[in-house]
Formats: sequence, C-alpha cells, structure tokens
Amino acid sequence: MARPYSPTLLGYVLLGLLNQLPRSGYDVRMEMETTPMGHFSSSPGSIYPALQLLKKNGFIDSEVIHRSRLKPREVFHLTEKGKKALSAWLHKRLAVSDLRDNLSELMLRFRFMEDIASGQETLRFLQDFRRKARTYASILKSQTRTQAESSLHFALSLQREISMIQMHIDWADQAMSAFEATEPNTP
Amino acid sequence: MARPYSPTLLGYVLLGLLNQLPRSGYDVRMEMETTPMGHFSSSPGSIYPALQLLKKNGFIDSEVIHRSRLKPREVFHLTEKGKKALSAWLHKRLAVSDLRDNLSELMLRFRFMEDIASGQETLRFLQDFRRKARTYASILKSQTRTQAESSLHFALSLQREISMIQMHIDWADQAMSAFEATEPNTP
DNA sequence: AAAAACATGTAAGCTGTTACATGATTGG
DNA sequence: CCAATCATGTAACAGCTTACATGTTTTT
Repeated sequence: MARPYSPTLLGYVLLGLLNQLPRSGYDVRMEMETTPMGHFSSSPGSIYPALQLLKKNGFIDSEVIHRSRLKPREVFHLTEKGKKALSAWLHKRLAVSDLRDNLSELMLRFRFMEDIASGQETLRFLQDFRRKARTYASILKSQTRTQAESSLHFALSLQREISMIQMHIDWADQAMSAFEATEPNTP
Repeated sequence: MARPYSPTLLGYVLLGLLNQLPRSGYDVRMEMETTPMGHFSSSPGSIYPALQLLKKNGFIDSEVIHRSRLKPREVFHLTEKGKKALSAWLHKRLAVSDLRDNLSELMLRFRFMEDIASGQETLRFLQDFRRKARTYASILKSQTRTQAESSLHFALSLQREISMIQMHIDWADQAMSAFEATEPNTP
C-alpha cells in the first residue's frame, strides 16, 4: 500500500543536477563536493540510496555506460515524471514563512531555475520573493516595537533578522535588474 | 556500553531555556511556540522525549510540583553537569565553516549567552564571529573571480552569499558598539 | 455541558549521516 | 607495486516529526 511518494529536498537537488546534465552517482557526489548544495552531505551513503529511491519511484532512469576499460557507470537522467516534478517544485508559490524557514531551499530553486525556466519566469519568482520578504520585514519590525524591551541580546537578534531580510530585498532588486537587462519585454 | 552522550542542538536549546528559568515541558513548548528557536518543532513528541533524554544523562533534573488543584507539573532545572555543558557550548571557538553551515546555531548561542556570560565574553564572541566572517567573505570573493563566468544564476547566488556575510559583519560591529557602551573597560 | 487550555506521553516512520565494505583502473 | 582516483553500495543509527492517545482543570 505504498503511500504516494514525493521527493525530499535532497531529491529535488538531485533532480536539479540531473536536469542540468545526466550524470552518474559519482559525478553528482563530485559536483556537490566542489559546489555545496545546501547542507547536504556528498557521501556515498547519502547520494546512492537517494538516487535509487528516485529511480524506484520513476523520477529518474539510468543506463549503464561501459567506457573503454573503465568500470561501468550508471548514468541517470530525468523521466517525464521527473521533469514535471522538478518544474512543479521550481514554480511553487512562496509563503511568507519560507523566508524564515526555507531560505536555503528558495535559493536552491533559484539556482536550478536557470536550466528550466525562462527569464520571465525567473522574474516572477524574484518579484514574489521580494513581495513576501517585504511582508515578513514588516512583521518583524512590528515585533521590535512590542517585544524588544528587556533583553539586549534578543533585540540584537531581531535586528539581525530584519537586516537579513532587507538585504534579501536589495538582492532581489539587483537580480531583477540583471534579468530585465537580458529580457527586453518589460520596460 | 552506552557511548558517551553529548546533547544535540535541540538539547542545548532546552538547556538554554531551562537555564533562563526552570520550566515544565509544557512551558518550554509554549515558549518555543511564541518565540521560535531555530527550526525546531514545539510538538509534545519532540520536547518531552528530548527532556527525558537530558534527564537520563544527568544534564537536568526535575521536581514534581503540585499546585493548588492543577494537574502536577514536572519542573526541570539544570544540574552542575548541565551548566558546564551549556557553558562549554556557548564558549566554543568558531570555525570559518560555521558561517556557512551553522549560522542559526551561532545565533542561538548568542541569545543564550545573555544568561550565562559577561558582556566581556559576549564581546569576545562577537570579535571572533566578525573575524571568521571576514575570512569567509574573502574566500567567497576569490570564488567570484574564478568561477562566476557562464552562469548568471550562480553568480547572483554567490553575490547573495557575499552580501549575507557582509551584513553579518556590519551587524557584529553594531552589536559590539552596543556592548562597549555597557562595558566601560574597553576604550 | 462543552470547549479550551493545561499537561504528558508513546509509536511509527522518514531522512539522512557516518562508518564500513568492495573492487577496478591509472599514474608515478 | 602502491597510491590515488574511479565507482557503487550496505548497515546501523541518530535525531527528529507527525499522529495518536490520555486525562485534568478552568472557562463559557
């Protein structure tokens, strides 16, 4: 009675990497060692079982490639189901709470969006991101007014959170400018 | 043959909260609901077992308090062992990689430091924090020069990471000023 | 009488990690 | 021939989380 499986965050990272380029488990590990993806380990015990699970559930498929003399490699690529799942993940609407809880996931989505979405879609993502960030910033600022008495450490922590969000708003602005420069559609 | 147990991050959060003030599991849950501690759940299934584990390992102890007519509550407080463990956690030296991987842990430490450390010690923490942040920033900037070709999304992600760290350096500056104002020892 | 708040727990399970294990090929 | 790199896996476990379960006291 296998309950419906949907990929974990690590699963989506793997889908994102395989969407860039079909790879073996080993290639994925090497990529994650040179360019860390969130906080995930690149150890074999993390990557290989996660790939097997994606394969078992039909998000990816593989061919075994025998290159001259080298040990054969199992090269994975996305199935249609995998492509759809990745696309759905990348296009998911943001929640305000994601700014607090899932920032690193949002940034992973932004990175993998390059290989699947148009500049227009990326712009929409950034607009949504900035909007939700502004909402969250105003929530935090109202907390400052009501709670920041008594504790200096707490007040400074809140201040840091606000600076953090403000920085992300500014970043989104910059990023949007960069995309508007390449997409002549929006004036 | 129980291997030596040392608290997890959630364990340290609980030690920090109980060090502020002895509380029941229920009180801890309420505190974590109003003031989220990192990304931890405040659900009973998370908190009660974690408290039992700390108690079993001698970091906290409890008394059952029967208040007038109310259901009795198990109120936890730190033992000497618990105080030492909390202090050691709070005073641990930072690694540069903590800026990338454990930022939220560092911020939790900063918050709980209020109840255990002097302003001088907090200043040392912030100095160390700023120093490591500067090192990490320069590493990231050198990556920009070597890797930022080809991918706009990747370049923007890197830029965001750098802005993040710079923001934290500025925050540490502000925070240090705030503490120097209260500690007249350092000119 | 019922709902809401007080108070504490257990059981099942998911996710991912480290540590262990194995073997082939290539370069020095 | 030895080390490094290529390549893939398994087993045990830590550390949660959600869902379930239970009962009391106060407020409406």
